Amino acid sequence: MPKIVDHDQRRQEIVEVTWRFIAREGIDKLNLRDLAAAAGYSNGALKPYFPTRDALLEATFNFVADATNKRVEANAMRLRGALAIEAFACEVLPLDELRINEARIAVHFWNLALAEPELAAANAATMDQWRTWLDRWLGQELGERHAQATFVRDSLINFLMGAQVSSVLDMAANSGQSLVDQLKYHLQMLNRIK
Amino acid sequence: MPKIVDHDQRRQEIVEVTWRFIAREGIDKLNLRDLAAAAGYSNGALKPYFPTRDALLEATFNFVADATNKRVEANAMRLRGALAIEAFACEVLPLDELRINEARIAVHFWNLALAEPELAAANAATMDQWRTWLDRWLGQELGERHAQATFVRDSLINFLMGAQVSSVLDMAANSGQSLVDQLKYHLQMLNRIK
DNA sequence: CCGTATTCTCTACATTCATAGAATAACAAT
DNA sequence: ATTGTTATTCTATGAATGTAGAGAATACGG
Repeated sequence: MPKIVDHDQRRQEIVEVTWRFIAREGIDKLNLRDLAAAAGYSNGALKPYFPTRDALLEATFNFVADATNKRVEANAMRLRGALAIEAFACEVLPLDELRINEARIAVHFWNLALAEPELAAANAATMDQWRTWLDRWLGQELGERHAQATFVRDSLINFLMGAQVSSVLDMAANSGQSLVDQLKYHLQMLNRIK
Repeated sequence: MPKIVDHDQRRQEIVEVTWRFIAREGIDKLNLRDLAAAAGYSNGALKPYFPTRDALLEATFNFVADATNKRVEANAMRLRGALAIEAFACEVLPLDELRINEARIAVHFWNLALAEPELAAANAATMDQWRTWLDRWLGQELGERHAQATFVRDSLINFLMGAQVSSVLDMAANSGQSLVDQLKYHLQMLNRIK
């Protein structure tokens, strides 16, 4: 009997190599030959695991989104109110090398999503998730049905998305410390509208 | 003597066709043949005006940035304080078809800038401009050297950038009205920290 | 040590596309 | 009209790259 490979695990490995590659080089530089080489294989070896380039990209984006979500679930779900919001935002904000790379991938992803409705839908689903979480935590903090809860929620999300972009494009002007300060300002404003 | 073409004007025309093309189809779909056709020319005709595809893209991005800047200068520069900030933000926020298209281009641009330091530098220069403007207006509104002016400024910029992304990727959840409400919330917070 | 199922390598093919450059057309001045 | 210069078209070339698939390599049960 032949060499046996755990296909799911192999797929996982490939996806991890892919996301690192994209974070480092960008999607435009990603071709299947170089990627296979980076994963330690040769030209056609990835095809059995991902039939097309697009399938691989989609899996990679899902992987990154999942990683963020899992961190949120691990660190924010057990908290309430403003503390939960802070923990959530800290998992999303690009404060360390890992999350900066995730932000880079996110920007690439948004660009692709402009042309592919399926990717845009995947993104919209994540945003829905975020809104649901924030609604709960803002409800705990401000009381249910606070008049401004919706604006606060959406502007916080927009702030987080903008931070992903600016931290990656204009790193000098957007240190982690600066982002944390901005987040604190947002949270402080929460107290003022209570 | 031969047919005379105003090269600058021709370049301008080409850039305008290009930005409309990108807004409609996305950068990935943009190839020089189709673009030339859209501009009413045939295959190689654009080369004398823009030697390479990249040169054309760069000119197009500069054109869009200039357009926004000019609107800001026309509408916000004669105002002061919070009113100026509001006018500025309204020129940047994707509130109508034109600005939604500009947001689309911005997302494409950010994606490219991840791989090309020159484009990132161009973006950083615009962000510097924005910061300078906001510093002035925030100074007028909050008084010079207000302790939180920096956070407010940067978080406002991040909000504006995030709004560009979310309005284009998740249009259903980010109507113009919603964005205006979020902006008003930001401005209202300005009053509270005075 | 052999046979077989699976994995992987490697070459090849098809397509897309930017770019070059020769050929042609358009035009103004003489 | 003729001519010379510029503008534009059109075909060709070469590079990059996704994808396919034959065959080699591999690992494992007998």
